[in-house]
Formats: sequence, structure tokens, C-alpha cells
Amino acid sequence: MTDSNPNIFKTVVPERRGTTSAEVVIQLRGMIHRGELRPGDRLPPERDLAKLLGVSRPTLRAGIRSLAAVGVLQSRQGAGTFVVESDGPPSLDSSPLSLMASLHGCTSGEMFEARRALEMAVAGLAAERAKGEQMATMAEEIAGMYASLEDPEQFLIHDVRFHQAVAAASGNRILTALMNMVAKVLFDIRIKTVNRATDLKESAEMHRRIYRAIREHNPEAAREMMQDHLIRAQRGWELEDESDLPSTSSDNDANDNGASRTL
Amino acid sequence: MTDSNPNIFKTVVPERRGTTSAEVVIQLRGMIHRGELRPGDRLPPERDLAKLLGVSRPTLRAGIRSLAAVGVLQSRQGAGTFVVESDGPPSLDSSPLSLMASLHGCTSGEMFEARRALEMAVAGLAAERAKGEQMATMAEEIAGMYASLEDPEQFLIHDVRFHQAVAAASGNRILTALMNMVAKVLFDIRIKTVNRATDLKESAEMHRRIYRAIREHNPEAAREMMQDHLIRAQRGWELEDESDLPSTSSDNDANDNGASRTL
DNA sequence: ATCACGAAATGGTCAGACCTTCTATAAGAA
DNA sequence: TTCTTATAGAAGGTCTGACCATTTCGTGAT
Repeated sequence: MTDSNPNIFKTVVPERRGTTSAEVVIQLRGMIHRGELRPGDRLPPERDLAKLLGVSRPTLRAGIRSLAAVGVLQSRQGAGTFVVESDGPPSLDSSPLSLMASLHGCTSGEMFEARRALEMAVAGLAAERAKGEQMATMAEEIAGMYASLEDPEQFLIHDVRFHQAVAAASGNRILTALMNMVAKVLFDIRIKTVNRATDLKESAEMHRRIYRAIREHNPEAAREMMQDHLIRAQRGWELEDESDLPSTSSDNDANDNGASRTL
Repeated sequence: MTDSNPNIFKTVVPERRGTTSAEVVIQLRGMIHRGELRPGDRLPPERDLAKLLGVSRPTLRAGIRSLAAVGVLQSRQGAGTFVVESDGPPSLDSSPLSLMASLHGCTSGEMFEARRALEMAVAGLAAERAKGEQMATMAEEIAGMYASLEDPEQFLIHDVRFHQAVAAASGNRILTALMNMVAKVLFDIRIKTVNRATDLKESAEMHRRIYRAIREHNPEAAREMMQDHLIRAQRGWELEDESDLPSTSSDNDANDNGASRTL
């Protein structure tokens, strides 16, 4: 029985700062921050919880939905509502970032640059702190890359896992989550293009150079290798589709990046 | 009349991949990505939009609420539902990050480190790209700091605005948004503690050093100055409350940061 | 012409019902 | 006895309809 103790929820709506559903969100969020709701916990059924909190079921559902939208709760029809289980690295939903980029007309160049900044920071930290087991994981993924030089799809899997291994070795879950969020947005764009096989062998060797820098606990080198790798990856991606841009856009003067495709 | 053309919404639910409300989210999100919904636009009334999309009003409301939770839409009772207007820098809601940190037991040290990485990256870019007007804004905020050495509250305002000015000068709105998100989480924690006046004069001078490095287009120096500044700020914050930690926690071995207070 | 009032518009909440999906328990077969 | 299958309950998803709270804007009085 993983259900939380129902008496925790006795805190009915005391005052109304804003709307009632906003109050529900505040209540639930507070329970999580206070540790009364832990990952994997199942919330009481909506009908019961609504009574406990003193609100109607639609209002409670509105609050639950708000927290589900940001990836904190997860409702499964017929099963219940759960606090999201965190197996693996912590993660943030990428859709808010993606939507924000669309609303502001951000360019893919800015997104690439953000990823570069995060990955460089993470690589530097990993070079300072990586433990033996984490080193081994990275090395294994690189071996997997070399073994998949003829299979771009498989290569990509090892590529992604290597970067996650580096992030894990950094020991900073906040940066890891941010990095994955940005990477996910770029991945969702990239997946639309045909996966034209770029030079996988060169890519594998760049990854190996990153690994060696981390292995030798050389943060500066790790950052530099990571930067080289990502700049080259970006360039390769930009060359893949030069058929969409009708003319050179010139409304944004703050970026000297190559790609100015609006997201 | 800022209402969007209603015929855009004629795209009723064609197929059901998941739940109906999820389909609504997909529809609305697609309109934003495609630029059919622009910042500041008002959506049709819920009752009308529900008919247009072929769903009931509660279902539509569920979808709207999901997008409102991630800061894309905003509903005002009596007025309508609007696509969030983006005056000023693009921003992301910080509560998902805050909740994620709580769920995973992340430490404030990790959060500080993430901020440091982002601010350093931003400072480096600002040093490469800052234009004259942006330089002027930074300089003004520094002047404001020196003018508020006796008024910690006012000083803090200029402090925050200086960092935002640097971010704006970086020309990367993605990094700016991420930086602000992390900074907001830290600010919400810090606001709970008494704002014991640390050495404001020294702080102002560190900001001035950051500014000078940016002014001279010296990215390395800008990064280094920013790092110094933030490390010192973190240290000062940690010294402010040493009365809460009962004993030295030792369950997380991946961080050699000072503060290991769980968020 | 200006200001105050009120009606219409619009999102927020509630109630109750029904459907869809999942889970767990119990019955039946190997 | 053990494994498989069927069934009933539980839980979230959706719908209809109504009413409340707030905002907006037009109309009327001053």
C-alpha cells in the first residue's frame, strides 16, 4: 500500500488568495515541497480527495491537470493519479521551452548555442568529478558508437546515451535536466529531417576525445572538445536542409550564428 | 479586434491518439508553432471554441489549463483567454524546476552551480556581442548600486536588473530564459531569510569588474569575474543561516559544493 | 462631454451522470 | 497446487446543464 496517509490532506482550503483551483495547486505543491508526497506515491481517488480538500471534483481535476502539465503528477485512467516516479535522471518537460521559442521567434541557432553552453559546463564538471564507474559507462557507449558505424540509428542511441552519461558524471542534476530539455527540443526538430549519415567515424572520434579529456580530469580540454563536437554537429545539421530558407532573414541582429531558422 | 480568425479553429478532432483533452492541447500547440496564434491574441470564448473543436467545454478547459500551467496561455475571468504577451525577456515558469528539485532532493549547491554555469556562459556571450545601448544599461544599474549602498532592498533591484541586462546583451533568449528560471528558484529561497546586509560595496565593485570585462569585449575575463561574484554571493548566503542544519548530511557524494541543503 | 450605472459577455465552479480503462480478486483448468 | 482466465469493482475521462464572479463596454443621466 503505497497510498499516502489521508490525514495529510485534511488541510482544506483555508483562505482564497486567488481562484479555488489555484489554491488546490498551492496545497499539492506545498505537500511535495514538504516531502509529504514522495515520488511514486498515489494520490487518493479524485472523489475522495475532492471531499478532503473541500472542493468539487472538476476544481480538483483542474489543479491536478496543472501539475500534470508540468510533469509532476501523472494520471492513468483506471489506475489513479501518481507523483511522477523518477527512475533515471531528473527531467523537465521540453514543450514549454519549445512553445516559448516559437512565441518569441527564437532561432535554432540560439537553441544550439544554449545546448553548447550547457554541455560545455557539464563536460567541465564531469572532468572534475567523474568516478570510475561513470567513466566505464562513457567508454562503453563510445565502443558502441564504433560498433555501429554502419547503422546510423543505432549510432544515435549511443550518442545520446554518451551525453547523458557525461551529464550524470557531472553530479549536477539541475544542469542535467536543463541540458536534456534543450537537447530534446533540438532532437524533435532534427528528427524531421532524413537522417542522412554524416561522417560517423569522425563523430565517434570526437566523442572519444571528449572522453579522454574527462578521463584525464582536464576540464578545460573537456569543454573545448565538447564545443568542437557540438559546433561541428550543428554545422552538419544546417547543411542537411538548405532548401527551406527562401531568403536571408535580417530582422534579428543580435545573433551572429549561422542558422537563423525560426523555431 | 485582436481575435484570431475563427476559421483557423475549424480543425476539429480528426483522430484520437490519446485522450480527447490531449488532442486539444496538440491542436492549440500546433497553432502556436505554426504562428496562427500570436502573442497577445485572444482565443474565442470557451463555449464557442468548444463547438469549433467538437469537444465539450470541460474537455476544452482541461486543454487550456494544461497550456496555462506552462505559461503559454492566460485566462482572465470576464475578459477571455489570451496567448501570453511577451513584453520584456522571454521567461519560463520556475515552479516545474523547483518541484523537480524537491522531488529528487537536489541541493541548493547544485542550483547555485547551475546558475553559475548559465551566468558565466551569458557573460561570455555578452562580452562578445554587447552593443552600446546595452552597455549603457549595465552601467546605469551599476551606478544605481553605488547609489543604494545604504538601502539593501533598492540595491537588490539594481543587482537583479544588471544581471538581466547582461543576459539581454548576450543575444540568446534561450539561455536568458533558463538563467532567469534558475535565478528565480534561488531568489524564492533567499527571500525567506532576513536580508542581512552583506558587504554591498564589495558587491558593487565586483559587478563593476564584470561590466568592465564586457565593455572591453573580453569573454574570458567576463566569465571569470562572474564566477568570482557568484561564488562569493553563494558563500555569503550560506553563512547567513547556519542554524538550520542539525548535522552534516552525507548521503550525496557527487557534490563537493559547500551547501547541501535539500531544496 | 464626463461619469456612473447596468446589462451582456466570459471564465470559474459546481452537481450528477455515464463511459473507458485498469486492477485485483476469484473461479476454473491444467 | 499452480497458472490462466473471467468478472466485478475502482478510478480517471467526458459530457450536459446550470449558476456564480468578474470584467467589459455601451447607455443614460448629470
